Amino acid sequence: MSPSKTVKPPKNTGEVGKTAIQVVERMMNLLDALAEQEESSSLKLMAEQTGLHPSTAHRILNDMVACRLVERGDGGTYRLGLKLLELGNLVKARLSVREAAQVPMRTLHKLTGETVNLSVRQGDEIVYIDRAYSERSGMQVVRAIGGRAPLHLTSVGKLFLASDDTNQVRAYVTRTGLSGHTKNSITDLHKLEAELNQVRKVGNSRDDEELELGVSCFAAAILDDSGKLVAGLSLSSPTDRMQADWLKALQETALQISKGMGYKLKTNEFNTSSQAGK
Amino acid sequence: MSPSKTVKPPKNTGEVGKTAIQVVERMMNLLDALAEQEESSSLKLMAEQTGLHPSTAHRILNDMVACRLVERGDGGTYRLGLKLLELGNLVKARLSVREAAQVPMRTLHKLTGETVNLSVRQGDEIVYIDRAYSERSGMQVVRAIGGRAPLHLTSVGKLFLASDDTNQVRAYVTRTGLSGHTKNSITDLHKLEAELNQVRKVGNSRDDEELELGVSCFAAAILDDSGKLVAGLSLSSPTDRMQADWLKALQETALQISKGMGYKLKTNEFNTSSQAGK
DNA sequence: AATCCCATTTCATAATATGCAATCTGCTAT
DNA sequence: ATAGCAGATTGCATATTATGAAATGGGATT
Repeated sequence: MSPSKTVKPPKNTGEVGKTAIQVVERMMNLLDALAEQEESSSLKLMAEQTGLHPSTAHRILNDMVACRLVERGDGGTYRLGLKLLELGNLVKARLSVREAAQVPMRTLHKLTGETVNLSVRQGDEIVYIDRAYSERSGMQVVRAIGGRAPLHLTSVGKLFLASDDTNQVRAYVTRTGLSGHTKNSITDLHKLEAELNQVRKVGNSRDDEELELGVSCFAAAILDDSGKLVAGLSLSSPTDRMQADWLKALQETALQISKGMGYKLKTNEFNTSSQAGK
Repeated sequence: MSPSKTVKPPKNTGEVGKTAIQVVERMMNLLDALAEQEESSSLKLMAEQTGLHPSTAHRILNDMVACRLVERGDGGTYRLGLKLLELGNLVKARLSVREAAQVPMRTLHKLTGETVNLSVRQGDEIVYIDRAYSERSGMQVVRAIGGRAPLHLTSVGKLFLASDDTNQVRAYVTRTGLSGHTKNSITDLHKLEAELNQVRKVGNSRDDEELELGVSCFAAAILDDSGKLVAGLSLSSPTDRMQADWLKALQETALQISKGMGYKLKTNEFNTSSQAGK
């Protein structure tokens, strides 16, 4: 196709990584575009959002419909398909921490009234895999399941960083550049190392409006039978509602979940020799 | 590429529909293969299962990793990725019936001790979108969320068929051929029409070991504010444990959910003029 | 240390997905 | 009712893209 006519804008939202196969990337861009839409959207809109030729978008979407990744709504519109629910549930079932955490998380939520999050590390980010919160009532800190955040800006992320050794932490800093989100964010290696030492000492961590202004978090580690850090439990709340004595309850809940994972308490500290998914 | 060398076996598991774009179909076959694996599996295994050249499988999988549809486990193995959890959750959030049904379903489950399923129609099948059941204890009838079954072999499916008119039902029979699963399955148009008339009369339906031997179900309709049939609530149990008086509780629960969806009861019958997704 | 097995990368090639343009479909306005 | 329009769909020639074979690299196991 003549590259002379119109130069296509890359239109890469940054959501998907660089792929070798063009179609895979285009598919994902379509899925992401659908994910952003509240309602189901038309072909024209999809083509615009992704920068694809309508014809191309149509063919790819149609194929995804055949695979049930996408389904058609009224008036020939597209929306995410039930196959995603199916596959998502398989992923969910794999996360054994989730099961062990379910009930204790709910209990902790009832005690505090604030949102309780369960997250794991993936590369240089933490991923929220489950939560306990109330549908009703006023202000709530809610993170999307599957959502991500940088390690150094979150309470759970700090737990994972604290389980790395000095070299690994420095490598993380080099890779990511420690970008900040708020004025409280830690963007300096020395400050981060001091913070991590503190975390190692007390066995828990906090986020003092470092990811989002007005939101504070506590976090405690969840360890498996081999003492490896597998997940973090965090309590998120508007700063002015946060109560210091919740920390104790949080730690007890995390310990309870760890026990449910087969963890036998010998030492109060968590093992520092866990290699995170590279 | 010379089509003379070796004739590639189609290796289509029948899971994915015919697609115009080769890569999309191959991607889905890989995802399905991963979904079937209990553990995360190696490249070699994936290539074998899908009939793809290892090189090709590698490239596609790698791209899916970049998009987080797939992730890498220990030893360079592949498994379903957390992006699926994220997208699956978006789909889940869209199903407003689910929210309205959550609490009532759990209550009904506690009363009966048996599995309660929530399902919707999609084409010629019903899809399970949520459930309430106990983790513990003996025999349980459990269907996978996102799993499907033919309309005429399930209690909820019969509700949906009963909301179609005679012509639509006949078209369904022509399309699907009314294949049976057990000796109790209804595979005859006249029997089906008689059954559907009965359903329309009493306002609920049952499955008498028609999908799976030893398993019986009751179902009741969930209607939205416009009186349209949007979902079905079913109670599944081993036949010898099934109790007739649960039907009343099931119907009350379904009505309660319908009210939660904005349904105002005027007539006890459900609207027969709903067009199902074509 | 040597071998084996599998994952990964390279590269020429042919099959594949693409964009254009034409057709079709459903809806609005006259 | 009918014309007109906007968007969805399909056919087709073409260039681009994904492909498989083979070579390379990496990690275990003997």
